[in-house]
Amino acid sequence: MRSELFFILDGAVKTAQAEASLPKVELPPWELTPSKEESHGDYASNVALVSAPYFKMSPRKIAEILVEHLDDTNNMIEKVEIAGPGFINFFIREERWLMELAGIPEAGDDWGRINLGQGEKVQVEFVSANPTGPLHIGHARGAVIGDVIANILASAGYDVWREYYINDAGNQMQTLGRSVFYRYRELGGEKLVFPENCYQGEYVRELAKEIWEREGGKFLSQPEEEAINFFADYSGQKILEGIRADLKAFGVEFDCYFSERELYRQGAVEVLLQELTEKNFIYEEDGSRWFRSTLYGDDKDRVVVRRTGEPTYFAADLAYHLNKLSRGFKKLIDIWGADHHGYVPRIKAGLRALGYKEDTLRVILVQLVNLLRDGVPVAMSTRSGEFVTLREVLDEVGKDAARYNFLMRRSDSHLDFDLEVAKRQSMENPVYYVQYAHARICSILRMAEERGIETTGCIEKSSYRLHLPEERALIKAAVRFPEIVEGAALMLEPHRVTFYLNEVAGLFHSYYNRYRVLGENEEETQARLFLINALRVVFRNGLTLLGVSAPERM
RNA sequence: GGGCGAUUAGCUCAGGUGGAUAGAGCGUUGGCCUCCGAAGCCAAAGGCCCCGGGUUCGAGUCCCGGAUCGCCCA
Repeated sequence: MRSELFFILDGAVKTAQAEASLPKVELPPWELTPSKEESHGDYASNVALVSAPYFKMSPRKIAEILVEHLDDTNNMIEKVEIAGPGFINFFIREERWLMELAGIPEAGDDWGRINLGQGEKVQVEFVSANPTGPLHIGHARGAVIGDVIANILASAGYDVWREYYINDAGNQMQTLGRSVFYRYRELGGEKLVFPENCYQGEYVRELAKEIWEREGGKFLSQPEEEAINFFADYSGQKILEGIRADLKAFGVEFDCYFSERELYRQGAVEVLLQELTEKNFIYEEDGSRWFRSTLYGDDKDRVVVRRTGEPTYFAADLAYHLNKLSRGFKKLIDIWGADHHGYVPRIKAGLRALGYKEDTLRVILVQLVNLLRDGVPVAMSTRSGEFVTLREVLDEVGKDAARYNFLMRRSDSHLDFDLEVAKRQSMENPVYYVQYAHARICSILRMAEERGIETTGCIEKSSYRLHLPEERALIKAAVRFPEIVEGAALMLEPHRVTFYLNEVAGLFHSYYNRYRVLGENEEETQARLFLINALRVVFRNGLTLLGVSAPERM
C-alpha cells in the first residue's frame, strides 16, 4: 500500500515536471511515512518540504501543484490535505484498508515475506565460540540475534546461509587438551598442581573421566605432546557436540560449522598473502610481514606473519572472509561481541584492499550481558569455570522467555538479564504479553466454533466496516507488518520486530477489553472475527520470525 | 594518551536513515471480572531528551567541543 502511494506521489512529481509546472531538477530522497496522528491521515509525505530549496518555491505551493497532479487510478485515496509547513497528508479509503486486511489471511504464513533481497546470497556468521567449554549466557545473546537476523533476511527474500566459525588451529585448543590431560593424570593417581592458566571448569574433569573409562590409563605412558593432541581433538569434538545440542534446544541451527584448520588445509592463508603481496600491500619490518591496513582507514598497519613465520590470527580471519566471498556470498554479516570492535576496521580494510566494497561486510556488535539473579550480579569467567551455561538458562527460564529477552534491546546496548524476572509471568516479561494476545485470539476463535459461528468467512460478506478508531488502528498495524520486516532487514535490527509485536498486542488487548468480538450483531461479529483472524496471522508470523512459539493455549 | 559505544520519566529502555503535541513497560496512586481467557484493561502523576555551540523551513535524531560511564588498543 505504501509503495503504491509512493508510486502515485512520485508520478505526480514527474508529471508536474513534464508539464513544466515544476522545474526539472533532481530531487533529494523524500519520505512517505505512516502518520503518527489520526488527524494527519494515514500516510504523510515531506516531499514538498524537502524539495523546496531545489525548486526554489514555497513548500505549500509545491504541495498544491503535486496534489493537482495525483493520478489515483485505483481510487485508493479518500482525500488529501496540505498541512503545517507543507506536509501532504493522505487519507486512505475505508474499502481499501479492508482490502489490505483481507490479504493477510490469504497470504497466511507468507504474510511478512517480501522480496527486498531478490534471492541474493547472504551469509550470517555468529556464535563462533571456540569449543573449549560449554556456551554460556554471554554467547546466548549473539546466538539469538544472529539467528533472528538470519530469519528476518530470509523473510525479506535473501538466500541466507548460517555459519559457525571454529578457531581450532590456535593454542586455545592445546590448552584445552592439556587441561583435560592433567585431570586425566589425576585420575591415574598422580598428585599435581593444576595450572592456573588451564580451564578450571567441572566439564574438564568429566571429559577426563570419560576418556579414562573408554581408554583406560594408556596415555599415562605417552609423551605429553602426543597425548595432548589426542585430548584436544577428543575434547574439542565432544564439547562441540554439546554446543550443537544446546544451540538446537535454543532454536538455533547452522548450515555449516567451518573449521579454521580446514582453512589452512585449503591453503587459504597463503592465497591471501600472495594476493596482498601482488597488490603491493605487504612490507617487511622487524622480521615480520605487515599489511598496510592504514591505506584503508585502519589506525595502524597490522602484522600478518610473525617473525616465527606463523600467520597471525588476523591473517587467518581475513583469509576466512575471503573464503566466504569466494563461495559466492554477496553480503557478509558477522555477529561479534562488542569487545572485538577494534577488529572491525582492519578486517574491513583487508576486504577493501582486495577490491570489495565498503558495505560487503557488516558487523553487528553485541554488547555483553549482565546476568543477574534478583538484581544481584552473577560473576562469570570461562577460565575460572564460574559461569552460568546456556543450558542452565534454558532449563530455568525456557526458550521463549530467554530468546525474547535478548531481543528486547538494540544489540549495541547493554542488557541486564535477570533470571528471576525472566521466570515471572508478568509484564516485566513481555513475551507472555504477545503470546497471550495470540492465545486469546485462538480462544475466541475456538469459542466461536463451539457456538457454530463461521470463522473463516471473508470480509465482503459483512456490511460492518470495522470503522471504530481502535479497529482502524489494528488494521493499519497489521498491514504494516511487511514494512517492519523491511526495516529490520535493512538495518539488521531484530528488536524492531519485538517492539512492533508488543505494540500490536497492546492495541489488541485494549480492544478486547473494550469491545466484544462475539457480540449480538451477526454482521459485526463476522467482521471482527475476520479482523482478529488476520491479527492471529501477524502474531504467529512475527513470533516465528523471533524463533518464539505462538501457543494456542497458555 | 588514542579509538568505539552509550547518556531520553524514579528504574529498564524504544524513538525507520532530520518531521507536526517525545513514547512503552516496571514502580507509585486510584478504578475494572454475572459477560469471548484479569498472564489483561482504564485513569492519574512523572521530562533541561547530559552540557554548550553549529548546520536549516524544522534537531532527541546530523556536525564540532566538553562532561560522565562502559569497552578496546597503547
